[in-house]
Amino acid sequence: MAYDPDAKLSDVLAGGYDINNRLQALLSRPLDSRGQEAAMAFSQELSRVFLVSLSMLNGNSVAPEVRTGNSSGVSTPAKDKRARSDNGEVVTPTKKSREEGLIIRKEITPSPHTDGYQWRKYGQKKIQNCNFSRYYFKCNRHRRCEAKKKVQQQDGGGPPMFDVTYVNEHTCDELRASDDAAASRMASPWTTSRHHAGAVDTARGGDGGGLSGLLPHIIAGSGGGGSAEENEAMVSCLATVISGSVPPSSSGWPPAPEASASDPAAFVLPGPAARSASVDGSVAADDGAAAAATMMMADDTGFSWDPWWSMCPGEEAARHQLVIMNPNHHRDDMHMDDAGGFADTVWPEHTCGAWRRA
DNA sequence: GTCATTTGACCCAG
DNA sequence: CTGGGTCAAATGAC
Repeated sequence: MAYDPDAKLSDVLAGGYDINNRLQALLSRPLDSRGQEAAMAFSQELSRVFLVSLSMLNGNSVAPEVRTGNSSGVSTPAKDKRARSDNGEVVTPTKKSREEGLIIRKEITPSPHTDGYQWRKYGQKKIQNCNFSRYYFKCNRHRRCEAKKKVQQQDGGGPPMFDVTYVNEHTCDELRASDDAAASRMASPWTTSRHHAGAVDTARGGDGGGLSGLLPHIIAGSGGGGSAEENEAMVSCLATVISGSVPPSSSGWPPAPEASASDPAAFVLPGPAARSASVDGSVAADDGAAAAATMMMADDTGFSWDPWWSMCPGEEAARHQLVIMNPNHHRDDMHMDDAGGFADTVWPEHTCGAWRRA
């Protein structure tokens, strides 16, 4: 869906209203897989409408760039290697960036995790004049893939938005293809190597599977990102926002508590299991005053929940997204935000399995 | 034992 | 010298 830069805000919102109506019609009946994909496409269009509207309200005539096109989340880097600014403008790479790697693009997104790739966090640093730490990630789909991204939560009120900077192109697909070819030469076709099993497994989250091929037929310009489970969760979430009610939790997914938070580090890898902390209270119990440093919301679980995801009660209830601000953990250099705490996050399990740290 | 995350330290450009 | 980016040992979960 292309937006005319001269369009009025009312036109954009009217378009969003129309999309919402179509989505409601879609959600009024049981969804098969195609219906879910269509609903996902609608939800993404709604996200775009929101971002465009916000941009227009802020006086920008150019819509912020959001995830579009292919399901990988990276906008055809091979065709256009110029980096773009937060508003989609072309960015001239700095000398350092030219030497260290090519900035593929920058974007602003409310969901820095859903770009279709699997990322391993390798650094976190407090940035001057920013309320939030910057997070550094490397692609985890292949140990030799050089793609990286930086995630920086924007200051200011309202729903958290994240500046995401992608550096270097993904080579994981090629690397995995070549590795698979090598593996197939080594093993009989009747054996399933761990590597291959991992590749199959991650393909769901890797590029959304067949979704990328289907979506263009649903809405031109819309793309699917993330796994089918993520898509379903987003549809559920969106339905909740639209209807103002909590959808039934019997959708069958996700099956287990897992992570997320406004902390972008907690967004990276959707998966079945939590890692570093649990919802049994072990982390929260470490600091009774944990929530004091940041605006949090409490629910009947006894935990404080990030307000951004409180917009999405259905998904929140299902996924048990958790962030705990702990002001007792102090560092001089890194990992402290200005609120006086840092986020202890629950991290989901990596699903790839086949590829470990570089 | 393995592996992902955390985090103190280091490197380097400006 | 400062700040951003990265490395790698330590840590903890599984």
